[in-house]
Amino acid sequence: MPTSSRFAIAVHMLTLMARTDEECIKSEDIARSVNTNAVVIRRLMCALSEAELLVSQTGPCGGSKLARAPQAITLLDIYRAVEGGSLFALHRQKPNRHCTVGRNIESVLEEVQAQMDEAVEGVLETITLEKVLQTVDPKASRRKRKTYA
Amino acid sequence: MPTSSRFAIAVHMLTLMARTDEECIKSEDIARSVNTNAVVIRRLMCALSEAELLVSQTGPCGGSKLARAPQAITLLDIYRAVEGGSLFALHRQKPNRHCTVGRNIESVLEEVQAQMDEAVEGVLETITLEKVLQTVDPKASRRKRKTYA
DNA sequence: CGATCTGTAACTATCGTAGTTACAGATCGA
DNA sequence: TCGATCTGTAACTACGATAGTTACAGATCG
Repeated sequence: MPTSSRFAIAVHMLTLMARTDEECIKSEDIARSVNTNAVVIRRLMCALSEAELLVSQTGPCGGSKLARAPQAITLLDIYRAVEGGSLFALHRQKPNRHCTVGRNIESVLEEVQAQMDEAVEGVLETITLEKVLQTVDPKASRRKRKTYA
Repeated sequence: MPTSSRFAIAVHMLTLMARTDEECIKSEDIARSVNTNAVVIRRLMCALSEAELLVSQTGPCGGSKLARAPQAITLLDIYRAVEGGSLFALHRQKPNRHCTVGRNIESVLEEVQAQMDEAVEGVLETITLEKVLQTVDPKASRRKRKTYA
């Protein structure tokens, strides 16, 4: 599993958009809240856009907004969009094929990986962006409920 | 979460020891099966020794063996011994405190981390080293059962 | 047409992993 | 007691991933 803060930043970004739906937010503004460079934000915007979690627009009054309601976006959607691989790495060099353990250990570890991934995904798919916003900014969450109702 | 193969190698190491219990295995021999340098193995041996999963001995006829039966060692024990941190990283720079989202997002993400960790640990604690050996080398597993019986 | 955005390339700094050499210290057998 | 054989560990290197930065092309709107 990579040591990246992409997932954390992506959740942060989308939470900002969930708070001010319809209205586009500029990468500069997001960068200020996240406390990083705007290009880092735009790179993640690309990934999140490809996953159809947000839509972007160039030009003046451009920026990004959610592609769908925050109730319909789970943390699993976000995780998959920005964080590729598995939770731990297998051997770098292939183990020794002349050893029984070396020959068979990798497939066992792949099975373990699969079970771990499944467990994590089970957690992430139960948490929606709406729930995150509710915890982070309850007032904005209530305001928004009218919009989508 | 760091992109390390320590967990994979540690499971490999201990599986080798589970196969030939009582008898000590040298770091050189383990390194040959894992296909890496002996020092890498010894570094992990230290961590696994501190976690009381194996015991080492210096000198001729030295090496390492399991500290207890493979039925009594779970993958969670191994994971905790060699893989420190969490499954994803939070923000590097602290988010902007002047923004409501920036101020509150981290505690939400920490809660998510905790839930993910718990889910993964739930999986790992159900898999014993004995079960791994059984899959990797069923013959040795049957042979050993006599020893511990 | 010009201002304002995104999208993206290119470069850099930093860090974690692990591969390597080298050696101190423990231990055993002759 | 000496020498061979292990572990334990320090020190250094190589490599890859992350993300911070500058720069600019291209889209879009007034």
